[in-house]
Parts: sequence; structure tokens; C-alpha cells
Amino acid sequence: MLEKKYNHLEVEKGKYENWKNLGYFEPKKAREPFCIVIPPPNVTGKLHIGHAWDTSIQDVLIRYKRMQGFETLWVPGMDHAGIATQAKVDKKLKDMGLNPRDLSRDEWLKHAWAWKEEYAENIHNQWAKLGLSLAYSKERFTLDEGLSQAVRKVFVDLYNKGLIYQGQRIINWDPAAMTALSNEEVIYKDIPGAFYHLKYKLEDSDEYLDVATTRPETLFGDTAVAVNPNDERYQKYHGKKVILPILNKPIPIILDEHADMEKGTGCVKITPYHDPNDYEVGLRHNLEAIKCINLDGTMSDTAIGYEGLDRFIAREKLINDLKAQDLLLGVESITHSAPFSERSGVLIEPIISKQWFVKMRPLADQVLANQKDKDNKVNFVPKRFEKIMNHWMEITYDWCISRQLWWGHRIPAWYKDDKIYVGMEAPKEDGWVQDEDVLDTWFSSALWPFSTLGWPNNTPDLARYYPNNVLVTGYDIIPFWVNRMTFQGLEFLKKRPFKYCLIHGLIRDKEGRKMSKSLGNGIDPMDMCDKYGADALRFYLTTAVSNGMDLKFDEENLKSTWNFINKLWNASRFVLMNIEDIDITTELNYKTIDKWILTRYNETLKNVTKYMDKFELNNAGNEIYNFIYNDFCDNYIEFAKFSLTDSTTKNVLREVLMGVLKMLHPFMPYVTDEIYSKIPYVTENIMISSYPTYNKKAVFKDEALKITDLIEFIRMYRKVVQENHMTKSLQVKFNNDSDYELLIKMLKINNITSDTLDIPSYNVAYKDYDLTIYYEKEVTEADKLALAKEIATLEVSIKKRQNLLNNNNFVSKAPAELVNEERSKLALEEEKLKKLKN
RNA sequence: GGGCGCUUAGCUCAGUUGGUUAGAGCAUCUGCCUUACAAGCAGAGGGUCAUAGGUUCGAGUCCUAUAGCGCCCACCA
Repeated sequence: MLEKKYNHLEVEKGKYENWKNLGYFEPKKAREPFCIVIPPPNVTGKLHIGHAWDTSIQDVLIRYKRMQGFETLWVPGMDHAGIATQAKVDKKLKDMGLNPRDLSRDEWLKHAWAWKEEYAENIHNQWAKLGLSLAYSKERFTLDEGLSQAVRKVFVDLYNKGLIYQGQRIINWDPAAMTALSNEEVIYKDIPGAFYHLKYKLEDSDEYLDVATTRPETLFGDTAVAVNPNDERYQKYHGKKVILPILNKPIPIILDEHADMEKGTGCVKITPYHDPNDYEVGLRHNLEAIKCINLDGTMSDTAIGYEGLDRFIAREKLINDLKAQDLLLGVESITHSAPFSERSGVLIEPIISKQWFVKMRPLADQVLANQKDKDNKVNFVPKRFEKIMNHWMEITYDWCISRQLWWGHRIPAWYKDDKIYVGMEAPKEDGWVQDEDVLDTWFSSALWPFSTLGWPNNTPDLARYYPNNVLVTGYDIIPFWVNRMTFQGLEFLKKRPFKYCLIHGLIRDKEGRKMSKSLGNGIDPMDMCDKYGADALRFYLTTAVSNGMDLKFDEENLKSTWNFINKLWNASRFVLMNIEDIDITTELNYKTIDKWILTRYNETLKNVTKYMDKFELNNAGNEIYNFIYNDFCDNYIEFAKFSLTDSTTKNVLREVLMGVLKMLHPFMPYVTDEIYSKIPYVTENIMISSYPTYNKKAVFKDEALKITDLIEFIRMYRKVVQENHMTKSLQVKFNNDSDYELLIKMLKINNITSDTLDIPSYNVAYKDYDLTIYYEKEVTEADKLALAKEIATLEVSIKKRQNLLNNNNFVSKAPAELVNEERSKLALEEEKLKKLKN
């Protein structure tokens, strides 16, 4: 027998290991496959509440499909997360008193792999706590040997097709992580800054140009000042030179469209080495590109007098020096947006560097073309997110994929003298040296939907599970990941990576702020599991909002989900208490109330299935919730109490409970397993039981309607009794010969009269039901007012309905069913009004 | 500058292809320890669905415009 109160800690104990040991998580041969690959979490740390949300959704889908008889495969895995992990490992080494860069690459990698093992273990434990039915036999790591093969194959193929190239270009440089970044890894933030107006004197003249910049320290790399060719203000300076402050070096004034006449003074300093636009200008005018900032963010030796100074300190010193030399015209405080590294958080320096790039245009065009093919496109849920992908594909430019890190896939390119070799394996001859760089983490993540299934080998898994059925992720990951998986999937497998892409939002705190370490408003999913149970957390997360919407995490709501489970627990407890001696072989003899609950159950099931198939877990969850509270607990169980010895009642209680548990199992695996296992004659585990199906034969519309009406009538009765503060000494007279048996029991009516009494009376009537309550009580002014109010409301409603029915447009154009419904309602209201007026 | 989303009860959110009196949880008020559950039960109050137009027999839902909030992309000497 179940304990009186639901105890999530007790219920969850041992179940996960049990499922896992019984092999339930592994795919079981079936006609149709259903495959999801997990968005691999970073091995840098622990899972946050967003992971819990993302994976809960996936587990709900997987468990649902598994119960429906699909051959489900949910591939687990983790991401090596290049920059993030390298930073953490470096920090750990520093804390140990070591300088990470003093280690050899191999030594350092040993530490990194040890880190990986430790954190992978943490993540495994967290997955287990959440109850995720991951197929561990297929687990992968983005840096394992198989994936490494896939990565090399993709690199080599793209290189041979001319879609990967090496080149000198302006890239985003992260001076803290000391690596190049892609555009997606750069985030722009508004920061307070200043426009420094510098005096660039004309050569051999007292005149000067007012050149404004937000980064004065880059002046050491200036090789020109540009003005717009159409700018009349500067016509007279064409062909002249200005003297670069501090360095006192003449640089040319050039004419270029890049100089915007509307902006500032119309003069712009050109620093080809350290600015993407200036780089272009430099190319057009054949300007020298001078490096003035080192890779670590200090000034280089071209910044004479500032060598080795940090870029921000150099800026301060420079401003002071300029001021002293009367070369600073002014400082204008502004707020401007500046690029920061998504990973290390420091200000990005654009810099010219030799890096590897993926030529995006042809790949992106393939995606755009494929999205026009209804049968082969990636279907976003909700649909609107497709626009984000399409837009990115339209504007995308070449992807910088090389990273100056140790933690990642080494670039499969070897150099010897001025020769380069790109291939799967190192060249056999001596003297070839491999490229020191590794690939962007997202380069390997982009292959995840097929590399995890064994590609580039032609494995059975690949044939069976590719394309994946659905990918579940947050909208913030679309540019980084979804887009890249899509073009790589199309390029290498000639098929979309997944049929559906289910998008959820971000988790925010109660006030709607993003969760962040600095705000300290993060929620640890493990704490929530301890407090309320994984089942409550999962149900809350997967049903709180509709797809694609952000979720404002509110612990109160999680708590009330716990209450819901406690309700389920107690309803189950009641059922179990009463079906201990059940005979499941007897012939069933349904009473009206049984037919009603079976009808409601099947209707609910139909809706739940429909919503689940559309990935609308919130709607599915609410449907089950309402069925359990309103239909099963508040009504059926209450009605059933009058016929608990009846074998049919027992069987219906059992059947509905089993069905409800099965519908809930994908959402709350632990508690449903616990309860289900206690049901008499149940031998299988709920997890591998079959999902219920809609049973047309158990739907009795007309008879069910009678109970629906009765429930409404009971509610009306209770309302009259409560509003008039009636005690038990009331008398009831039935005004027709409908079936009042259940009603009498439910409402505990024990004083029935057949006479018309001469004391205050209250009529309660609804459809087939009509009774009068006699209750000795002074009729107060309040009572009279209430009556008058009710009559007035009714009259308004009748009037409205009459108008509607008198409207020929409505009668002729609206569906007949609706019109008839209106007519019968009008009749009901009119009858009610008549009674009230008596 | 381009795009997207949101605005519905005090709070958090649902609301299918337009169709009864717009729903749920929490909170509030009233009455109940009715042997599954007081972490509960039975009731109640609370909404001119952001604003203004339009289409329609009928609009929270479709169209147009406006406002507020949030996000994405691009630019930013």
C-alpha cells in the first residue's frame, strides 16, 4: 500500500539504475525508428536549469515514442568545448602553481583529459537524477576517435572542393584566450566610452584635420587618413599628407567612399591591421598594414614609447601625452557598442591573421534551396524560427574555423618548406610538421547528428537513424549549431540532419532577468530535484509555457506541481486500497457513470496524443492535469464511492488509473513507475508498457452527457445551498422523474418531500434535472437583490440570444449545429426565467 | 537601420483552422478535518483580451496603424 503522503526522495530511489540495468534505455528492434541526439553539454561544469529543461523535453518525447512502439534511440554525449574547457583547465593548473604554457602540449592534454573524465562523471550523475532514458551504449564525445575521423574527413573533403581555404584576413582576436574567433562568438555590448578628437597636422602647414576615434591607441598602426571624394571641405587637401601624432610620421590623405561625410568630421583614420573596414580600404589603396597591438593585448614595438603596455593603459598614457603636446582637440563621452568575446568576456581586437576559413556561400545556398522543398526541409516548431536560419544563410560570410588552442581537433594540414599537405593522415615522409591549430568546437558539433551514428563509415545505425527525427534546442543556439548542422548534413549526407527542430526559449528568473553568475540568480536543477523531485521539475519545465517562449522560473509553481503529484498519489492510493481483491476476468457491466469516465478518458487521450504528436507538451500536460483533477478525482472517484463493491467499478478505476499513469509517464517517470508497479495483475514495467490508444467502443457520447449535466446540476445545487447558508435541515422536492439516485448520494440529501410546502423555496433546474429546496429562512433584502440581479442577467442574455437568432445572416451563414445550440439555450433560459419570476 | 516576439484576472501563463458566458495554477474571500489527499474539499469574486480602425453573421484569434517591453541580426571613425 502507498504511504499517505507522496515522498519523492523515497519514490525515486533506485529506479534509474533499475531501468538502466534492465536495458530499457537501449533501442529495441521495432518497425519504425525514432532518434534524437542530445545537444551535447560542455564538459566544463555542471548542468544548469536550461539543460534540465532541454533534456526533459527530449526525454518526454523519447519515452512517449518508446511506449508507442518505436525503436527509440536517444544518443547521449558531451562537447569538449574548446575555449571554455581550455580556460578552466588553465585556471586549475595556475591554482596548482603551474604555468599552463610551460607544459608541453602532450602534458597539458593529459590534464585536460583528466578534467574531462571528472566532469563527465558529474554530468552522468545529473542526467541520472533527472531520469533521462539515454542510450548509453551509444554515448559519444566530440573529441573521441570516431568523431575525429569524421572531422578530418569533412575538413579534407571541403578543402579538396575548395570550400576550405587558408588566408590572411581580418579576424576577431580574443587577447585573453589568445585565439581567433568566429563572428558568432563575438557579442556586442553597449559600453561607456569616448570619441577622442585628435589633431592630425598637415605636413608643412599649421592646418590640421580633426580625426575622431574611439580607439586612439590604434594610431600607431595608421597608414592614412581618408576623406570622402565628394566632401568639398577637404578638396583642398587632396594629395597632401598629415603628420601622425606622437610618431611624427607623414601619412597620406586618401579619398575613399568609406569616409562618411555625415559622421563626425568626415575624416577617418585608417588602421588596416586592426580594423575590418580599414583593412578593405587598405587593400583598395595599397596601404601598408602595421601591427601595433600584440596578440596578448599589449602594445607592440611599433608603438614607440608604449611597447609592452596593456592596450587600455596605453590609451590613458597616450591621451595624456597628446594633451601635453596640444594634439587632443577634445573628448566626447558616448555610449557605443563594442565587441566582446562570448567566452572570455574581454574586448575583441580585430587583427590581420592567417587562419583557416570555410567558404560559406555555396553551403548556405544549398540550405536555402532545401528549405523550399516541403518534403525535405528542416521543419521548425514553432515555424517562425525558420526565418532566423534563413536570414543567417542569406547574410553569412566565411567562417573562421582555426583556433589557437590545444584542446580540440588538430587541423589535418601538414607543412614542409613551402608545401602544404591536407589529408586524413600525416604524410609518410619525414619533415612534415602538422598545423599547430585546432578547429572551432562548432566544427565538430556541426557533424553531431551523423558523426555520432558512425559516419564516415556506412554503419547500420547511420542508415537507420539518419536523418534524426527531432532536434530540441534553445533559440539562442540556432546560429551556432542548428544552422551549421544543417549545411553539413546537406553537404555530406545529402539529407537534412533532422526532420523537426523543436525550439524552446531561455529560462529567466522570476523578474524576467537572464540567469547569470554575476546576478547570482541561477537555479540549480539538482537542488530542485532534492526539494520537489525530478518528476515535479520535469512536469513543470515541460508544461509551463508554449514552445519557443521564455520561461520565468517560479519556485511557487514548481511547488504546486508537487501538489499535483501528491494528488495523483492519493487518488492512486484510494484506487489501490479498493481494488486489492479485484477480479479482472469478470464480465463488465457499465453503469452510466462508468461510461461517462471512459468517454472522458478516451477524449482526453485523443487530445493528449494529438498534442504530443505536435510537440505541444504544455497542452498535453494541461489536458491530463484537468482530467485527473476535474473528472477522475473530483467526480468519478466521488461517485465510485457508492459502488466500491461492484466489480465493474473496480475494473474501471483500475483501467483509468493505468491509462492516466501511462499518459503521465513520459513527464514523470519515477512516480508513475512506483504506482503502476503496485497495481494488481500488472507485471510489466510502465516504461516499456504500450501507450494507450483511443478506444471508440468505450465512448458513449449521449450517456456521458447525462453525467456532465448532472455534474453541472450538482454544482448549481451546491451554489444555492452555500449562498443561502443552508444547514442540513433543508427539504428537497423533485419536480420530475429523472434519475436522482446519484445526486441524492452525492449531496447527502436525506429529507425528501413530495409535498409543496408553504415555506421559502429555491428552484434548481438544469436540462433534465429540476428540484425545489425548501428551507425555513427569513428572506432578506440581500436575497431579494440577488434574485433581481439574477433575473436581470438572464434577461440580458435572452435578449442577446433573441437578437442573434433574429439575424438572418447568422441563421443562414453560421453552421446549423451552432444555430440549434443557440435555440435550445434560449429555450432553457426562458424556462429558467419563468421559474425565477414565480 | 532590418527582423522577430510579447502585451489576456493581482501574479505566472494557456487559448488549435475565427464560433457558447475567454480558461488554469498561485494569490484573495466564504464554508467545510466529508476515512485517498487540509500540501485537501465545496463554492465565490476578479478580465471593455495594450490602443485605434478594418474584414466578417460572428474577432483574444485575420488585416492595417500606433504605443510600451524584450530579443535577434547588421552598423557603429
